[in-house]
Amino acid sequence: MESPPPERTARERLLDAALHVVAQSGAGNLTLEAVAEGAGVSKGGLLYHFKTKEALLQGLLDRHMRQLEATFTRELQALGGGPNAAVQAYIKALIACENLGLDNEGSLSVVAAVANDPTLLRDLRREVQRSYREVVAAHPEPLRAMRLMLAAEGLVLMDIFGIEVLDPEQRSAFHEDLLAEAGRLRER
Amino acid sequence: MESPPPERTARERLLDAALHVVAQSGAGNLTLEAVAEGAGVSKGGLLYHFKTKEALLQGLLDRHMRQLEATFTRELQALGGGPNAAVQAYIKALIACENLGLDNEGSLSVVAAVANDPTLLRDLRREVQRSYREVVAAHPEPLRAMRLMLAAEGLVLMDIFGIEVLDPEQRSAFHEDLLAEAGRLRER
DNA sequence: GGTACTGTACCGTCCGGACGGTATATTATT
DNA sequence: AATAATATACCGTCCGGACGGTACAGTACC
Repeated sequence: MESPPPERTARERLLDAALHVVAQSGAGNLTLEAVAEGAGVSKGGLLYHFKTKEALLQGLLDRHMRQLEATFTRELQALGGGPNAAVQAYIKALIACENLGLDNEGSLSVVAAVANDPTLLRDLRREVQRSYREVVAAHPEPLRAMRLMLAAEGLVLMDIFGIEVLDPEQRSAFHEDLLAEAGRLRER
Repeated sequence: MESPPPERTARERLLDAALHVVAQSGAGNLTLEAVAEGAGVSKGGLLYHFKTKEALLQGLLDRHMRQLEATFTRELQALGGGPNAAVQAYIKALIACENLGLDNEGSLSVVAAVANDPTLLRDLRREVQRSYREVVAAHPEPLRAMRLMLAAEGLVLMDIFGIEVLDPEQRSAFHEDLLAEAGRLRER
């Protein structure tokens, strides 16, 4: 009796709107009113879904972490496992997360959080460190593997700051190169 | 009656204090009062040096850019020039900038700016893009060179978010590795 | 006495969040 | 089946506090 996929939940729309505001006005100017308006909801409506501003930011981070995690495991499974596959999956997850929305949806959450309350990042920190340890420490060429992962990370983060060191074609070439290089690492 | 070098100017102390606040409370909670107090100065004193908050942020960015630029040219000169030397100098500049103060002085400026008013980054963007183009586009192995530079950048930016994927010894090993790798690139 | 700088007192605005109200949907009771 | 009770989703208003910025009265050295 309802079209399940086309109908985004208000909660989801609010998170999108929040990221939009951050991208447009800066993470420090993230206000509840702006978010509410962007989602076509009143301020009271917003506060129904997220009791406090902190809860909104936490929601942003949670969604980001879930997406990252999901993409990673999906890609890893698709690649069949192995040390190099893990590196590739991690890179793919980063890239995918970045291209989800118009304005670099994923990692903007991190900026929003760090701007308003750095302590919110505790969970994310733990998670990311765990990922790195799992992927890198188990790899026979840890330094080279980490180099590739950090390069992908660097590109994403530069994007967040609007610093485009590569135009679109160069970007995808670079991505391909990263993935190919990850495939060429010594596996044992 | 004054020791010339140990006496930092009030202006300088204010910029330091601003970064300290950002590191501690998040870029969004950067207030003039907090900065003034951190620098041991009254609010009026701060506003004498920086007419507006935007001016303060601009000051932060300017100093960061100057430091980056200075370290880069210094290192480049020390290394004697050449495509690989440029890559190495860039990486060294990034690392040096990061280790200037206790809390990752350099790149925190960027976060502070992007949080309060993203348009402030225009100059920085131009500068960074120019650097990349100069260093990378002129290099016979552009993709690999960029990979190394972005890896360094990624590590720095992760640090800003407090995500430490490497403990101190591993870090310096990683830095050494990056620089060594940059030295091994094909030069023509 | 001028220049460089400090300290205080204050104003207008904006924001987070609390609160009470409303309308619809779901469930329970009889 | 009708009614009552409860839950869900949202709206509009208001307030206290914080923040950026202004004004001005110093102070200290040259």
